[in-house]
Amino acid sequence: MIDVKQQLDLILRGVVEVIHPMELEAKLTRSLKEHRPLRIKAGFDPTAPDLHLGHTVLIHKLKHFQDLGHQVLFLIGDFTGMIGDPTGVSETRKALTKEQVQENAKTYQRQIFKILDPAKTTIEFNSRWMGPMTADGLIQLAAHYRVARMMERDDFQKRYRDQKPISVHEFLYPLVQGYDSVALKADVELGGTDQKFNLLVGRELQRDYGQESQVVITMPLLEGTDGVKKMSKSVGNYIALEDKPGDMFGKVMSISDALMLRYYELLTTEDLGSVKALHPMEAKQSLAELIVARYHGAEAGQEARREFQQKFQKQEFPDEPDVRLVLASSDLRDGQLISLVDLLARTELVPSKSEARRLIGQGGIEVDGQKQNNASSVLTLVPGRQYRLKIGRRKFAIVEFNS
RNA sequence: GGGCAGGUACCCAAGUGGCCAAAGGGGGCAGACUGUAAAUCUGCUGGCUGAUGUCUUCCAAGGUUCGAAUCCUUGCCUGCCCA
Repeated sequence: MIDVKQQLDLILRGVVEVIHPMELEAKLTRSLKEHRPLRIKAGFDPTAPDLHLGHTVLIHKLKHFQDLGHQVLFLIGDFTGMIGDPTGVSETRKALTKEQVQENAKTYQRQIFKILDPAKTTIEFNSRWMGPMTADGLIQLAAHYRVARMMERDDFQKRYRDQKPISVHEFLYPLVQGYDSVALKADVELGGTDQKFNLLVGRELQRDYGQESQVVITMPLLEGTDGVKKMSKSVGNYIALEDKPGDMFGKVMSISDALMLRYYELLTTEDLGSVKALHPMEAKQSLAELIVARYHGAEAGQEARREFQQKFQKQEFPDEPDVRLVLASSDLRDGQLISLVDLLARTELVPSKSEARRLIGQGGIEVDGQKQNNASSVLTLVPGRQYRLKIGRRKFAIVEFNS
């Protein structure tokens, strides 16, 4: 293990806030002296097994701790999952079955171990201690916190002010999350800046339960592809770790330049100065390749870049379209006719035939490079020939007719 | 328990008997412009239909009416005030 100063160097990189730095230093010093790794906790939802780049900001920080020899506690909040989203306007969440949670946990493992070291990671479920807790225990836990304090939490305050519903059980979320720290004897808990309140509850509860309080470290929230809102699955502005290389690359390419710098800052170790010296598009492609390579391998990164250039810079039809459709004469009228609308519907790249008509009317459809403007046109397909459809800006299909 | 105000399309929100598939904004999609950027401008944004058209939608179920998102009844949900 390396000395405290060097450890702090890495630990503090990119963080927003440490509460409190002195305590962190003390814990590190002691851990070094006693050869006892610190217990680093971070909690994750049992639903949404799609980890995205937003999560990786946190996961990389966990990795830093791991690299310094500490123990990571990857907590899956299967119990808290029944309560609902900790932030934002929440809706009551339906409880998942044990099997579903196990399934999601497996997905997590598959995804996080692209970054974390399995040997230094413990996966925990808070149902382990919350499940057996009796009503007595829960009442005692709830007695540790006051309503006025609870209402200090940003979103509670806001929802209360806006006359939006707040269910009583939502108050349990911060309490249980805090109690998790007690159960795990966490030395440090990591979270996004929006988690600050919940993380601090952990400190107080640990103190009440006679433990040393955890150090709280908050990480910046990564904006989603829209550049405004926090990246999240529900908003749909995310880039998932398991997105296909091509999609991943494309999503990165369509972010704004300002956001690109932010991604460089939070997701890579590249020097920002030299990034800015590049042509923005060049820089963006490098970023996209870097990210694809991280989760799909170097080869996939290069391939995604090549394909992107082919599709969008050279305006060529891609080698691998999104859909390949083979029609037989039984699919066609009189064995050879099909309306353009029907053809588009068959590719399933348009949500409905109405949408297909709209797209045609708006000039969003090309067949073999020819823009189609007539929504009622009927094509005569020649056997054995391939037809190349471009649907909107980024969807491609090849249709073949075998008589 | 009592009183009041609400529940409208992906989200916010107008509409209070026919002109409503439902204003406006956001989001999304497409076109132009580009670096598949961003910003901007334009168009589109329930399904089916070649099309006149037609079917399903305004919390839910009933009812009134030639006709209901709009009126009535009951139920469910949310917020506020009083107890």
